[in-house]
Amino acid sequence: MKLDKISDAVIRRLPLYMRVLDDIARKGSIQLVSSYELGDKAGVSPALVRKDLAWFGEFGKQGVGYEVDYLRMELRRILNLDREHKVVLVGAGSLGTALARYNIKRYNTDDDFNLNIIGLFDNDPQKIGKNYDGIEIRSISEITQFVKENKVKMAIITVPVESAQEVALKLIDGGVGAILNFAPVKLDLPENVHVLTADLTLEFKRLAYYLDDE
Amino acid sequence: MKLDKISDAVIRRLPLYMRVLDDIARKGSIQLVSSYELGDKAGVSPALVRKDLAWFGEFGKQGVGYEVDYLRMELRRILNLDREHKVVLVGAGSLGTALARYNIKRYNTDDDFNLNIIGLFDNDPQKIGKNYDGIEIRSISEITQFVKENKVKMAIITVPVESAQEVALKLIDGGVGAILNFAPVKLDLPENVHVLTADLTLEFKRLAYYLDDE
DNA sequence: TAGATTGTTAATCGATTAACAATC
DNA sequence: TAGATTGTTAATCGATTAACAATC
Repeated sequence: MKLDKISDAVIRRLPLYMRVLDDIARKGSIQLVSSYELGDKAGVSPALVRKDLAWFGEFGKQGVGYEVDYLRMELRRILNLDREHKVVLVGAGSLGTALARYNIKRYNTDDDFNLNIIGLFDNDPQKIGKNYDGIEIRSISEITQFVKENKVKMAIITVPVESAQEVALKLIDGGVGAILNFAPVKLDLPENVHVLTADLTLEFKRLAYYLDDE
Repeated sequence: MKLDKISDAVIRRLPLYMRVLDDIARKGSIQLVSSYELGDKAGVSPALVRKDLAWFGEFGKQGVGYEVDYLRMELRRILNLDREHKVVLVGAGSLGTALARYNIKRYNTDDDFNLNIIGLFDNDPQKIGKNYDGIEIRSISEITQFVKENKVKMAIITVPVESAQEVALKLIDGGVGAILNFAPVKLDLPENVHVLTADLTLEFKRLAYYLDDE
């Protein structure tokens, strides 16, 4: 199905559509949704909704709209959410552990996305060997092997800036293909690795721009 | 200076340039940087670097490049980073407190950005009145007044999905103009309010897409 | 059937890149 | 001066929107 390379802009919107569909499904009753309603709730124009979906197939019925449950299932499949994703988290500081607890656990209660943190890593000898919510904290030196053995493809980095690049290389060495990086540094990695920067400093600086004339 | 409306795409890159300039400045020695080097380190083409900067003035010298310290100062001014920004954080759960501690405090050690969390808010009676890192946790019912009195313009929301919209409206009522929202929901707010969604579920779902053929 | 809405093509809009005269 | 690099204009590229025939 992925014959043409589909642009990042399109992929970025698919989870947005999923969120809207999930909301509708949760509310029950409504089984059909038009590109107008879907677009409105996702903050996207109806034409763009249709165009985005059309990249992957014909999911709607002319004159009728899209069947909510069917479209959800198709999007789940397209985004690979219909299988488990094993994740390791590197940097068991307060942010890392908060993410491990608050976010990930939470996501799994929605059973629409099976994200599973199977490893925690840190360099602090005081933390290594300890348990966190049932997951053992391991030394960063073991990452590559662990990731390789467990076929982990996703990782979250919450280590300090200085070690982020090094950690990323170890992860990739073990086969990781997607990284969510919280360290405020641009990681220099091979093109086939997908890095997503969650650098909150950048976001705040950007927001500050818009506050001038108030 | 903000005569033309400058596009979001441009603004998004400015903090990236700042980060590179900060790095260079920290390393000392080098006082000049070309659009080639700056672009390379920021992951942007040289032509685009020059075009972005040209929106705001003529900061470079032909045949020479840009003076690092001068450009930093100009960008700081453009992004309004040359003054204090008061922030409130709503939702004193593990993610909220981790952000308060790990991120924000940390940013302020770089003295290039004066982000100051002056208020924490939660609805849990057990938490209200307690101190966190010297900041009192207050009831969400007091937000609007607090924000108004202290002229707070920025806020971080880490409350559960159900209350995010309501909290956002209270903040705006008090004069907040920029919100960093961690709740996985699209906030429906006036156009003049700048909302930045840090919905990690969306990001993970997006990343999952790229993991299929491995 | 009549009304509604899809999927898709063509038109538009905006952002990035290429190119180069100006000039340090 | 000769070499380098800016600021800027024109060309290109890509993404979004408008429009509409197809059809449920």
